[in-house]
Amino acid sequence: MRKTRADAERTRDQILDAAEMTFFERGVARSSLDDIARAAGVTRGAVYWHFANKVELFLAMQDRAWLPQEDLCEQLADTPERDPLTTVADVVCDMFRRIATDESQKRVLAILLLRCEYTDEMADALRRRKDADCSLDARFGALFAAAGDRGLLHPAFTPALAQGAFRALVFGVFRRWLEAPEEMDLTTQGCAMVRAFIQVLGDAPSLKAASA
Amino acid sequence: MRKTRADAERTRDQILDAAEMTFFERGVARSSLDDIARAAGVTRGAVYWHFANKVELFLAMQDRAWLPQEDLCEQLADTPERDPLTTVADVVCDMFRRIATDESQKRVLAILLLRCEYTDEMADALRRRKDADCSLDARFGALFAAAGDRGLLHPAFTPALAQGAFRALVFGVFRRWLEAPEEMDLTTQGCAMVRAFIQVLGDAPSLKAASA
DNA sequence: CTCTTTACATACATTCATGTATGGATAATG
DNA sequence: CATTATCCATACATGAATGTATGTAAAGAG
Repeated sequence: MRKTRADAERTRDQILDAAEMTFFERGVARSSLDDIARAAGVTRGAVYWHFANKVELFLAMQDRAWLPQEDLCEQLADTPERDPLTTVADVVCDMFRRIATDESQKRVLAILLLRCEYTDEMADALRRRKDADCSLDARFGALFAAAGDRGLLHPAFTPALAQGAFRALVFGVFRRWLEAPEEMDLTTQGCAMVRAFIQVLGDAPSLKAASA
Repeated sequence: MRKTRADAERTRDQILDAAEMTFFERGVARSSLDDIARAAGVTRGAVYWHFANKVELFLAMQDRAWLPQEDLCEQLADTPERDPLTTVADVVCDMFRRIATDESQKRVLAILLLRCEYTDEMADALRRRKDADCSLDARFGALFAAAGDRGLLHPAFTPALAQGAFRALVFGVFRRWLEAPEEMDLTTQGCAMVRAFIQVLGDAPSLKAASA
């Protein structure tokens, strides 16, 4: 039983993996550190050596995964000067595809959205999500505003309304897939919904019949 | 200290009220029965008299409130033979309005969606939600299918796609409001998003330009 | 007016999870 | 090679939550 520091890093990762699985299966609150340690093949001593407590373990697990919001922000950072609406749809569908093929990220997001109660202790975890949401809203806001300026939006939608509805749609689709992956495929049906919505958003009748 | 059976019913309701508040504030998992009893002004003895354990208390709390899905189903049961899309929008917006004005129901739904981890113990609670979802899907499915048959749907959407997107949008809007009620008003902005979406859904260019 | 049942409060036993303290074996360091 | 720091297992102490058992005062039934 000799542990080089590379070994230590590996057990740390094993603990994080075990936390992912255990949180996903039993929920965060009902997962004891002993459950996680056992799943990782170690004892609570190892867990307490690497992490101060369950909350810090949870945060480390969250930090190891990419939040989709951060992912989207990065994608939107270097986007060419194309049609803003198509850009938005492409980026979201691309993210859907990446998440659907990454089991680990899927588990983490399922934990964050379905297996975890956000109380005062979890304030840090929640704040990170909110921050990511906020900066994402800024990027999306700019794109929808650009679409509005160029007259690309259906008159039923102001830019703000379109952004809010789009955000709700994307979240709803994603959450539904997390809840029942067997009933809905994210990359086909999910992307189809997103693209169809973007299409009708840009299908501005005002361009054809100006003031009927 | 004399308790008539009407008094007993009242303390039972007080316990349920206290459970609502406590679950909402601290989350279900972190709420002990002693917390709830204290909040209700009784002891754990009273709680254990009326409810077998925390899960049963939770289920009783859930049963006392109307799930929005059941609410919607009831509304859709006796709807006239109008435009199906407008009917759908009206019913959803009406539900939004009712929930926004009912603090208790808002709390319960926030618990169900944000403050509760669905593990194996909570299978009953989850099943009830799923059942309600299912029968709601059937009703919505019929309406969207009718809209499709009458050529009222934008060609970008099949009936099934429209239904899925609409469901995701409504859920996303609702969830966003629950998470940040101060950033978004359900009855104004939420209804606006729903109505705008329904409007562009029905804005079928195929009727004007048949085969351009 | 008895007697039983209701509707709790109180007290107790037990389990479970946590946090910490300690020990030990090896790796890293000089 | 001696020393120290790392990495983890084991053991212990504590508190919190649960479930149950018991006590009890009043209500309801006859």
